[in-house]
Amino acid sequence: MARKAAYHHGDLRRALLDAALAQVEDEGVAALSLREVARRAGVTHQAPYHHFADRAALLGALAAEGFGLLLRSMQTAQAAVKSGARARLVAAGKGYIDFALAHPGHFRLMFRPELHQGAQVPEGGAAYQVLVDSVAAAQAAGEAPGGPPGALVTLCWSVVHGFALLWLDTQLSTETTRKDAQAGTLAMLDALLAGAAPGAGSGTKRR
Amino acid sequence: MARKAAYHHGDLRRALLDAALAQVEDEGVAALSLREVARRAGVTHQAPYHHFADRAALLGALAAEGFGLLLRSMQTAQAAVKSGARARLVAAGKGYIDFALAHPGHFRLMFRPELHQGAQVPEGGAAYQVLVDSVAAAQAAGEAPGGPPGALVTLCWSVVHGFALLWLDTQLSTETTRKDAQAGTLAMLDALLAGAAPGAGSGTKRR
DNA sequence: GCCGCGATGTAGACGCTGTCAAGTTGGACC
DNA sequence: GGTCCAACTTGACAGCGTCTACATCGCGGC
Repeated sequence: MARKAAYHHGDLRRALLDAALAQVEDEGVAALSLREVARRAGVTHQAPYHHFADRAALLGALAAEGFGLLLRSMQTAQAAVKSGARARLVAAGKGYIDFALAHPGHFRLMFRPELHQGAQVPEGGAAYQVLVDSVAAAQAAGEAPGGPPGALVTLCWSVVHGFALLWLDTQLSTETTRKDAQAGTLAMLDALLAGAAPGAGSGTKRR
Repeated sequence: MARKAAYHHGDLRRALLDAALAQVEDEGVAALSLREVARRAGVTHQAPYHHFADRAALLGALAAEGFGLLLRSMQTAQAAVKSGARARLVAAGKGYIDFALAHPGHFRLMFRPELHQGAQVPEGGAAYQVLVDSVAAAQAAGEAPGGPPGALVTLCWSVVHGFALLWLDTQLSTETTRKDAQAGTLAMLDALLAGAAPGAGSGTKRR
């Protein structure tokens, strides 16, 4: 509920977050300064300190919102899939990568804990839980290999997280288009999970 | 060749790189300032500018050295394995993760291109080539699944890159020890590659 | 042998940053 | 209508990267 603000400015906290996010997305988090954010919001350089303890607190709030968006992106991608348990797992990964590539600055910020000293984010846990549940469901359905679920969760997370950052931070880009690379990687992951699954299970897509 | 320096200071360029690396490792790259580096090296705040055009150039040189170390770590890990082609591929991944977890600040810096504007690094290409060759060898030996080699390369790279960064940047750490998590993830990767391989191939380790 | 000159390092300044301290404004409530 | 406190402003400080100008060291040509 909150119902704060609407004093002088209207909702400065929101305006600051929006301005900061815009700056993070087009200049990168390293180039973000509180004074520039304040300037964009049309207030003095000290006004932000009435809403955020310091720079890290603002970035922490931004990161928290990011995890909410990440969770929704994963859920949206999963909702588009009805078929199998493994397909839903792969779809969650697609949602993860979609978000990361659509909001590079935001995504990178979220995984830079030194910038927002340990801002705890429940949505982060929720997004992780989506992954854990999807892996468990795929294993239960015999559509993914057995073995320790934790290791499989970590591997799937590593694949999508690593792919997103490699695409954003390296010259990987030169090879193909983004959509092709993403689809190719996810199809390979699907095939590996299918191939090593206890049940037979044909790969969902094979060309 | 080279044989520069040894004028006033001895080898200030080397000293600056060492000081910067030390600071990156214990404070993080965000906390690195040229002035502090100069202070550690015992020179004035302007001296570094005779060896590096600006902050980005120093970080670029540091990143370049990092890729050399990464390459060596991968080669060392591979050299310890004689057996199969897939085992050598997994070993390269182990070397990758080993380096990342042993030198977190250095590793993160290497994959933050906005900090060292496009400093081109041949060692980076060489490390990538090790991966490409290992994947090709494993496929040729029938110890890894077929399909487009590019997709498999990207997936393997994503796994180790993603794992390293997740381990460093999230609270993943709470679950198990580093060695266990790393070994578990690599074993799972090995099993997936084995399970989906055209040839039979039993997983190297299964418990 | 010495001398000039470029490579190396110093000194000071500028505008930028994050943050601390103190003053001002204006809506909400009694 | 008066009071209070959150929201915001103003001003200051140290530290940062980088620019310009100056000092010093030692090698190569005469």
